[in-house]
Amino acid sequence: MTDNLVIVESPAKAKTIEKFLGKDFTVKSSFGHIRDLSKKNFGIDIENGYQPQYIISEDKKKVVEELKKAAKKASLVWLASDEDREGEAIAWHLYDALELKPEKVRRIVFHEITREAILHAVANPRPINMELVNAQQARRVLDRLVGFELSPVLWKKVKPSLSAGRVQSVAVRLLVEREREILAFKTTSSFRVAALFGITGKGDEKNTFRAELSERFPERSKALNFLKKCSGAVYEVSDITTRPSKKSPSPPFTTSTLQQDAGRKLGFSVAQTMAIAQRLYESGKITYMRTDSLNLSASVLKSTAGVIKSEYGENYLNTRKYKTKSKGAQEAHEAIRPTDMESRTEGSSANEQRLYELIWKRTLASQMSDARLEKTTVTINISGASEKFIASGEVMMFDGFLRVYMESDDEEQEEQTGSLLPPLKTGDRPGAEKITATERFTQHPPRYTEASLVKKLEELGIGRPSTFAPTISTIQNRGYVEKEDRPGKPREYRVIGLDANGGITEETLTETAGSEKAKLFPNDIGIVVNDFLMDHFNDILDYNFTATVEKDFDNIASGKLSWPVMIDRFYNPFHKKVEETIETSERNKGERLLGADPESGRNVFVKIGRFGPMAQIGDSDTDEKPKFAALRKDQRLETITLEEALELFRLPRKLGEYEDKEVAAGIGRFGPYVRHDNKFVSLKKDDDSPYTIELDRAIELIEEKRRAEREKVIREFDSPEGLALLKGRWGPYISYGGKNYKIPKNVDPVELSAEQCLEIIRENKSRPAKRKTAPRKKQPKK
DNA sequence: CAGTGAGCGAGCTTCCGCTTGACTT
Repeated sequence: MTDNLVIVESPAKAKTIEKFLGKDFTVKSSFGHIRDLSKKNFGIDIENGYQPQYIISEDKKKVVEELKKAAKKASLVWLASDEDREGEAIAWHLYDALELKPEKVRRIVFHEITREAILHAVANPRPINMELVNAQQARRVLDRLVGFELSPVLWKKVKPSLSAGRVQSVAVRLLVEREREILAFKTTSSFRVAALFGITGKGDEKNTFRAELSERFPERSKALNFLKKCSGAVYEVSDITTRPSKKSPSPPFTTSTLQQDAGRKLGFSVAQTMAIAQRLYESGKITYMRTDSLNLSASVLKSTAGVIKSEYGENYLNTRKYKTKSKGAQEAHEAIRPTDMESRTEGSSANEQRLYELIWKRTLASQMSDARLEKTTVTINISGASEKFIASGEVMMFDGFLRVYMESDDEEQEEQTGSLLPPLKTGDRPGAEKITATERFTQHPPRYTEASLVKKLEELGIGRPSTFAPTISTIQNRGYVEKEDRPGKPREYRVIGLDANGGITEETLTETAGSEKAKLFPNDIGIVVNDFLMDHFNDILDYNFTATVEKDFDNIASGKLSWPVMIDRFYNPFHKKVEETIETSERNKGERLLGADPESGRNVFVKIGRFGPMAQIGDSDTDEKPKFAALRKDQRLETITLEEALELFRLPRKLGEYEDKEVAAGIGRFGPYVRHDNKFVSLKKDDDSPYTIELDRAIELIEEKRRAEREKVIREFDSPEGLALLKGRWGPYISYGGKNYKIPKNVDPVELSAEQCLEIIRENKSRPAKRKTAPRKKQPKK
């Protein structure tokens, strides 16, 4: 009898595979990597050929112990981690850390979780590929060296606790450069002319259609001139062309395209998409969600074809194989697809169901026929003018995959394409019922969304499916960038109209322009860090840096290059540059002199202070103490004006006294407030402004808050002092000694005695705080 | 939790890529 232990990376995968392999096989999971570089001394012995110092990660000790035990009992251990660089390294780390005997080990790989694939893998074991493992070690060591040498430079030269790395720093660079492009963008306007034509058909019915002028007019006067020429003109159809066109479906989902489409169609953030996909994966509804592969297994191609044939008919079927084109793809899995195409809906929550449906449709559509269209273009001449009107129509001849799925665009399109045209022939003379020239504006390049940034990174070959979402979170958590909505501003535009009787009208209308939803904006600290890194480490921030080192990793993987040699070539000049920068470069606080304060004549400037971007009046080294004020969230060091900076110093404003204590109004981290007796009351957004609020109104708000505080109290105990039952946002809780404690669900808070409260507090405290990584504090402790 | 903006400088922060977990203040 043989006891076989199979080790895969994911527990959900383990469960599925166990079913295929039968009784002789136990399948366990390593939960990803089990070892990593120690954090002490870089975890790398730089003097000794960059020898890595691996340790078993704290949260993996239990896993490794269990695997060790299981391996001892087994006669054969099958290492079945993914067949890519990281997977090969996991296999080797397992081999090493579990102290397995070579004759007891088999390395197997499969690219899809199907019975055939797994049985085939078991029949074809191979040795661990040490060259591939070495490529991973080089990748790991390089990232550690870059991250752990660069970040401390930032601590010294910009601000403590900042971070830099091969991936995150490029992500920030993309955002900073795009923001500067947008700032530098000069909007211009031009007049777009559209006409509504009418023509009488055979049966005397009146048909109308729209056409657009082939050119735009940069100035109002030219547009007006044109309309005047049109007054009383005759229009004649001079040409009609019809040509066929087709649309093809998108390939099945990878991690990045799923994040993009779920963002556009369902409004999910990339983190949300991944969390929901994870649940679908764990319940066995979809295949693995961190993948860059477009491949679909033979069995799913067959079942998909079956669904298409029975639901839509044979002519909707077009079985296709897709090839990955993204740089650095490693194809360890399939594309993201339903495990069972026969199942139309799955998921235990509304969001899971919506995401599942999206995946199902995309998978199905990828195997369907092209949509066939017929595009008609009609050219209309104008008597007395050389410009031409163009009307275009689109007729769907065969809907094909569009029956189930259409990928959305990032840019919201302004004009609706292809409508239906009435029957027309050359020589027809339609009448113009109305012609309008509308002022339109050029648009700055779009800001990135989370998903479009992921798309860009993937195009550059930077980052992996497993890190896209975490990277997006990291750059936000570090304060480099922020996801925000911006309301947009009213903008006037002009419309000139010509009616059927030749009358010309002109009006000015208002639209909202520049509104943004869930876009990524770089913050000042992100901009300053980026500028600093670009100044001193532009080679690391180069968009091709990753692609270049990936070539080296490939050469290591194919045995043409030794990994310590590669690292050495990189590290020597890099480390020199780091030391040089520490020694010679100026501190970079993004300081900018705005001008002189008209009241005192002292310098007014902005810079990044200990608590973020701020404005300052007066230099620090003069006798008179400088004055400080924090920048508002929507202000940037780069763009703030002297006037705007001076405005900041009008707060906090003293309003007067109440109960012998001062009342003042200001704007803090959480918005506008009134302060009294060291207590803060938030101002209501639309009703009050800290710049204008009066004492009477402030007292009203203070009293209102006091009333609310009183109503919060369910019961106050006399002893011990400070023990109280309070009502909060999440229901009743116990407050004691400045801390809050949760009340167990099955307890009625009104009945609690002081004794019972203290008992609950003791229980709460005895529970260990299990959080592995403390949440980052925005403010340093006082 | 919001107001600050400095030090004789303790001790800390940080990377990317695999995985899932246990919290509801």
